[in-house]
Amino acid sequence: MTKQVRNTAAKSAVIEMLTVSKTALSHAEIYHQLQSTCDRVTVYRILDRLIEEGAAHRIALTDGTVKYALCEQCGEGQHHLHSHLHFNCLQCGGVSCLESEIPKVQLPRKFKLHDVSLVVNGICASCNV
Amino acid sequence: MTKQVRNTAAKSAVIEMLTVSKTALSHAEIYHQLQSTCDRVTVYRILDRLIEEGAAHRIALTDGTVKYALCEQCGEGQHHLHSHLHFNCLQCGGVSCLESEIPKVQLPRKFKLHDVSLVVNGICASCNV
DNA sequence: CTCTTTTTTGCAACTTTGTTGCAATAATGT
DNA sequence: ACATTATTGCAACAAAGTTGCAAAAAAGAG
Repeated sequence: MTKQVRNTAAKSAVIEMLTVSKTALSHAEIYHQLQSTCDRVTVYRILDRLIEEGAAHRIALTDGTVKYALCEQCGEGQHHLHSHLHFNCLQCGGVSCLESEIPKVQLPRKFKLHDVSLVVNGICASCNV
Repeated sequence: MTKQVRNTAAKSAVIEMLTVSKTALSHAEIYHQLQSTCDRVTVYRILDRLIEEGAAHRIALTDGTVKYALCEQCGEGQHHLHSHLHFNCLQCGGVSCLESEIPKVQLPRKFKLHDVSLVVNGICASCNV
C-alpha cells in the first residue's frame, strides 16, 4: 500500500505560486513569498513531496542554485523521468522551461541513460534589447 | 593591467588532485582530501580562481551539488565559454566529462545563447553489471 | 457529525555550505 | 635581497539544508 497524498493549505499555496509564476522558483523565493504563513522546513518538505509525486521537478543552475517548476507536460502520478530543456537568463535570472525537443545523446558503450538535464544560459527575449 | 597569477602549494595541490581524479570533485571532497593542509576558505578561493583563469569549470548536478573539473580541451587563458557534456552516475556518484558533441539547441526568437550545460544521469560502464 | 488513522506541520536544535574583512604570509620580477 | 601585490588563515557571519518529535489537520469510515 502506497502512502496516501493529502492536500493542505500550504501545499496548495506552493502549487498555486508555481502555477502562476512564469519562472521556476527557488526554495528561498517560495518561502519569502509565503510571508511566514508556514515554516521554512515545511516548504522543503512540500517541495520534496511534489517531486516524489511527479508534480514538480528540480532544475540545478550552474552556480548550484536549485529551482523548482511544475511538470505541466507530464501526466498525473507517473514519475517524472523524461528530459527537460531549461533556459536561464543571465540578466534577469529567470528560469523557464522550453518546449523544444532535447536531441538524442550518444553515450559510450555500456552506459545506461536515465534522464537528461539541459540548461541553456543566455539572454531571454525580454532582456534582449 | 590585468591581475597576475601566482602558483602556490595549495593551488598546485588542488590542480594535481583534479588532474589525477577520474571524476569531477566537489569543494568538500577536495577539502577533505587535502587533510587540513589549507583552509576551507582557501579552497573556495582557489576554485573560484581556477574558473576565472579558465582552467576549470563547474558542473551542477540535479541535486544542487557543484563539482569541479579541469578544462583539458581548452586552450590557455581563454575564458571557458563553450559547452559541456557531463555524465553523472546515479550509482557511484561519479561525474565525468564526455567527449561527445553537444547537439545544437534551437532557441525561440530573440533569445541569445551564451553557453549550455548538459548533464546526463544514468549508470556508468563500471557500475553497469 | 464524530472518531480513528495516518499524513503533515511547527519548532528547536543542529550540520553543512558559502561569504567577507583584515592582517599576516608568500610568490614573482627586478 | 627587496618591493609589490596576490594569496592565505582566521574569525565571525549568513544562508541553506536536515532530523526528531509532539501537536495539528486530512481523509475515510461509521
